[in-house]
Amino acid sequence: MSDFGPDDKIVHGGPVPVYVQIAGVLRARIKRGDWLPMRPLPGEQRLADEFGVARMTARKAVRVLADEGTVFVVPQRGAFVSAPEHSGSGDAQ
Amino acid sequence: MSDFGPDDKIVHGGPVPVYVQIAGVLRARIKRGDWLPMRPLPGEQRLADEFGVARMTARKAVRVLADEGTVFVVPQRGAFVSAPEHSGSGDAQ
DNA sequence: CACAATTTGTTCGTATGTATT
DNA sequence: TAATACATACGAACAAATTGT
Repeated sequence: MSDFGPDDKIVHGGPVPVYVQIAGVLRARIKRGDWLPMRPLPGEQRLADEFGVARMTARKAVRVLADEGTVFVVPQRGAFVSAPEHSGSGDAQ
Repeated sequence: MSDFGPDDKIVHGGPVPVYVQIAGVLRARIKRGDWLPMRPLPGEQRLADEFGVARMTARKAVRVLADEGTVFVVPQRGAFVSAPEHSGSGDAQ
C-alpha cells in the first residue's frame, strides 16, 4: 500500500527517462510534505521496489534531487530533505 | 583534477577511435608506473568521467589492454596491472 | 562483544536504442 | 552495412558504515 498516486505511473521506453520521472514523483512528494525536512527518504532499494525499477535507476533519481539541492545524501544513512529555502526574494517576515 | 597530461588529449571524430586513444594513454600510464602491479586501475565509470566519454567507451579501452595482456579484469573488482614480463631471456636490455 | 539488517558506494557484465561516421 | 559512440536500464556482487538486538 501507499504506493504512489495514480498519476505517478512510470513509463518505460518513452521520451522521458525513468529516473527523471521518478525524480519528479519524489520532488512532488517532498513538496507535498510526505517527508518532513531532516527526515530520510526510503532507501534506494525500497524506492526501487516501489517503482519497479533497478536500484541504480532509483539511485540516479535521488542523485537528480541531490544535484538540485532538494535533498542531501549522507553515506550509510540515507537521503534527507534539505531545509527549506529562505524564500528567495525579499524578507517578508 | 589530475586529469591527464597535456599530450593526452582525446580527439573525437578523428581517424583514431576514441577507445584506442584512451587505451594508449592508459598503456603509457602503466609503463610510467602510475599503478603498481596488482593494483587496480580506476573503474570504468571513473575513467569515463576523466576522459569525458561514455562508460562503454572507457570499457572498450580497458578491454584493449586486457586483450594484449597489459591488464587483467576481475569481475566486480576492477582491472589490475599484469605482473611484468620476465624480460625474455633474462639479461638486461 | 557478537550478530544481523539496512544503506550508500562502487565495480564489472549485459542489453537496448539512437545517432554519427 | 558496419564500426563507433552515447544514453539509458537492469543484473549481480562486494565493501564499509551505521543501527538495532
